[in-house]
Amino acid sequence: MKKDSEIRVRMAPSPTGFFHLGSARTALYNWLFARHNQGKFILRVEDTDVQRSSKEMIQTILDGLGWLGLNWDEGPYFQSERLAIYKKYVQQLIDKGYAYYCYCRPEDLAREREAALKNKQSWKYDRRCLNLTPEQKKEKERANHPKAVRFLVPDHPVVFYDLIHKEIKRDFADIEDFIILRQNGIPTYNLACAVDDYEMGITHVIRAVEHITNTPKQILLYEALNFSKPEFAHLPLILGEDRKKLSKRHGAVSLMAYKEKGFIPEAMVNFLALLGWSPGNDKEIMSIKEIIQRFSLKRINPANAIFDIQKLEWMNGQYIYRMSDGELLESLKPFLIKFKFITPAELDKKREWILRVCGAIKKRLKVLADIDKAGRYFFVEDFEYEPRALEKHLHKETIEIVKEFSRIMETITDFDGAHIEESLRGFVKEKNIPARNLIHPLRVFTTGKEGGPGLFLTLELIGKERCLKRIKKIIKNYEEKNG
RNA sequence: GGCCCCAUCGUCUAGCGGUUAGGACAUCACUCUUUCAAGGUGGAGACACGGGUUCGAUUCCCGUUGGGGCCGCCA
Repeated sequence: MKKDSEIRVRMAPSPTGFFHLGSARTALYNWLFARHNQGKFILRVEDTDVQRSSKEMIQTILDGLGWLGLNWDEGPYFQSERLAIYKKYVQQLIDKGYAYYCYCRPEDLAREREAALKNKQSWKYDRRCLNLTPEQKKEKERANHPKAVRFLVPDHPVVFYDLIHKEIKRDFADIEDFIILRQNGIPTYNLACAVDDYEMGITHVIRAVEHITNTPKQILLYEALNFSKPEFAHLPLILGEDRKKLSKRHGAVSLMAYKEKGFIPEAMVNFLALLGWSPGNDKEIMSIKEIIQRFSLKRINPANAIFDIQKLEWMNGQYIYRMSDGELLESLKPFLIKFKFITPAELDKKREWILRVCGAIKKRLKVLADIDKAGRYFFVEDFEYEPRALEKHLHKETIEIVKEFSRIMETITDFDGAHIEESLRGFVKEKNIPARNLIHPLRVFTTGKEGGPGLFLTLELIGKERCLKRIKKIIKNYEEKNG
């Protein structure tokens, strides 16, 4: 089933919060490592916190991985379904004297801990339950007192080699006898994680540095349980602009929020891959195949990285720009429908036309949702006229010129870019005015904007009737207001 | 308060003892263009500090400072 040399990694998210950029990158690096080494990528949901875990969060994890294309080879396993396995190992630890029952009340300990921290004192469990006399223990048992299980931390330092951070030491005095089994019979993170990583044959534990203080605890469990140890690699964190760990207050909560804004999954993957890792050359836009080929843990930068959305947007724009018109249309469809630019039924009928619109605005989109502002006027009539643009180009003189030219427009039978340009150039030559004096007002009258794709193509795509209607309407409005 | 991790332009990074410290985003010029964008060209912009080691440190070691993380019967 499992080859001895096979690389096996896992993504082990907890469904207590959104699947965000940080989790996504951890997943990506695990996935890249597995794919690079022809290994296995396993999905394991760490839902041992019953109160806070939810179906919704599990769904965001699945959605996020799916959106990024990070397919898994095994799982999803759910820790909540593996309780018997953990209990077996906990019992083993108790039997061998590596763990003991703790009858303390969580509230009492929490109070003590808070008080200590408030006084800037460090606090560690004092093993009071380990030191209970046999009589005291019997009494607790007789009273059916709730009990948790604590791991008895041995008095020798823990040293391990991290693939990114090199050697890491931790003194036993700095590790308290941590709980491995709660009063409710459900194991805690460290126990479940260590047991599962062993049981699932994980060869490389790749996770965020916030777990680096857990690793010595898990190593102690490995040793007590006589498990062979995996390799460890602790990834740097992704920080918000405030240099703090990414969290809800940084706006983009779920990874799926980026999908909704119109980021392309390929761009997201490319960007995330480069946030903390570099291929060693100057290439930034890379296909997933290329990233897999070049990926290595050795080239991960140990320093935390600040998330820069501007670079993500740039990269996304690059991906959009490099798409074919057909690909762009596919990606854009949900947005066109969401913004009510078009009905699903029209999508097919107007396909050729939409493809041309896609080609026209491709260079102008950073995220797909930009179509709302940048391309609205192609699709619907309720677009906005930019005040600045009107101020600049909506005047008596320009109106006269546009009026005159629109009469010529009406006579153009083949209303395409080339013909529009031809008649416009002829018109301005005859009038002896610079082309821009007509081009700019014309654009503003028909699109409400100062910028956009080439005017002649724009007019063609909007179509003769709609162009003339818009021109009439804006002029009428102006004249009503200004006598 | 304790422990741990980290340190090159504003941001992401290359560098693995000798480089005019390279690239990308952002920024600023110029250019192309009917406009905006995209593109092209160029500019400004960094080795946190102090000690060592060395003929020579951005690079190796130590310390300081700064930043981050953890200290839950959360993960």
